[in-house]
Amino acid sequence: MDAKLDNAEMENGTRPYSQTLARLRDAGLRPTRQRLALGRLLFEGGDQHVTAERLHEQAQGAGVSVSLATVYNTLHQFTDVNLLREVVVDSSRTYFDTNVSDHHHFFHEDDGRLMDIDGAKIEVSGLPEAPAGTGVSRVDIVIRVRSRD
Amino acid sequence: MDAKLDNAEMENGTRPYSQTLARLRDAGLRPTRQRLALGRLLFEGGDQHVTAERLHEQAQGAGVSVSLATVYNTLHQFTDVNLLREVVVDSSRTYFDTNVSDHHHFFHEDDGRLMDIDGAKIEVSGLPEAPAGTGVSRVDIVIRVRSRD
DNA sequence: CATTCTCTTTAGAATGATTATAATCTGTTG
DNA sequence: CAACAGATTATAATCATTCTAAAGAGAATG
Repeated sequence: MDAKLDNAEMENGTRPYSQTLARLRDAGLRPTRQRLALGRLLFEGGDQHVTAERLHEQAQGAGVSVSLATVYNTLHQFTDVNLLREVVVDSSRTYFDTNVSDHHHFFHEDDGRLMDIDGAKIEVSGLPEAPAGTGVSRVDIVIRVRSRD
Repeated sequence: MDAKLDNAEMENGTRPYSQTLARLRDAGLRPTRQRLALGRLLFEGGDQHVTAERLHEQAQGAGVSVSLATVYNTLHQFTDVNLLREVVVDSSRTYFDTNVSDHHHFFHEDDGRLMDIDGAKIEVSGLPEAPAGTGVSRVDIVIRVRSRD
């Protein structure tokens, strides 16, 4: 056994729960079976953009039994503690983004797919001041594209 | 009577229907009583951001009887012919903007109000190319603000 | 490790915006 | 002014999301 192995991997034979577990702990969220399962699906699969419905399906597909209500609750709680970010691009669905760093999006209007655009590479100039008495909570740039056939 | 008066104002005693009438004609939309009334409310009151519900109320308030279904239909038809623009900032409501020129928005997260930002004054650099096979249909910038108490 | 307390989960009902349906009405054209 | 295509409307239907209140499960304690 290599000493470099994660603690989590040494404790039992399962995959690294620890990363997600630690995130939940740090965020002050009680690591329940459901939150761990959803967290693993979300955070251990690279950056992704999910809807509640899709995450629910993913969970079912992975053999995890979680109610849709819990999926909604969890997505919102994760968003509240900054583990997820809500992306508003379509008035009929809410997307949640596992990438919470500064970035923007391409939105494919034909199929609803989202792609990240690194925020560090973008520069916006000429923005007016926020209205008196208000502070900017976020600047969102959405580039809507459609396939040209 | 001044020769500079609008044709519309000379034809009868009513307010300038003509402007809205012309817009409908140009767009190829049959100028029905309902579309004229909604068009007047929308286009003759300066730039505004409305929801279907609000426009419906405005119509009632103005003594115009229009069903909510027609308000929805009309808003979408107007959007299709570029008399309106849909603004996606809130996943629970759809806003329609009477300003269809190049511009962006402040979105007040506390009360849902929108304010236009002239697009000519803004410069965005560093945007990556649109994904292969796609063309950009629009770039939307939303600055989310909240009042700081 | 049993108790207890609080936080979670959940099935199912409720909500609310939006869309579909199908009958009725109204511009427009000949 | 007849007749048809397009428009309006009341109403039902959808669909994502939220609410409810009841049952379940972590965590701290003795």
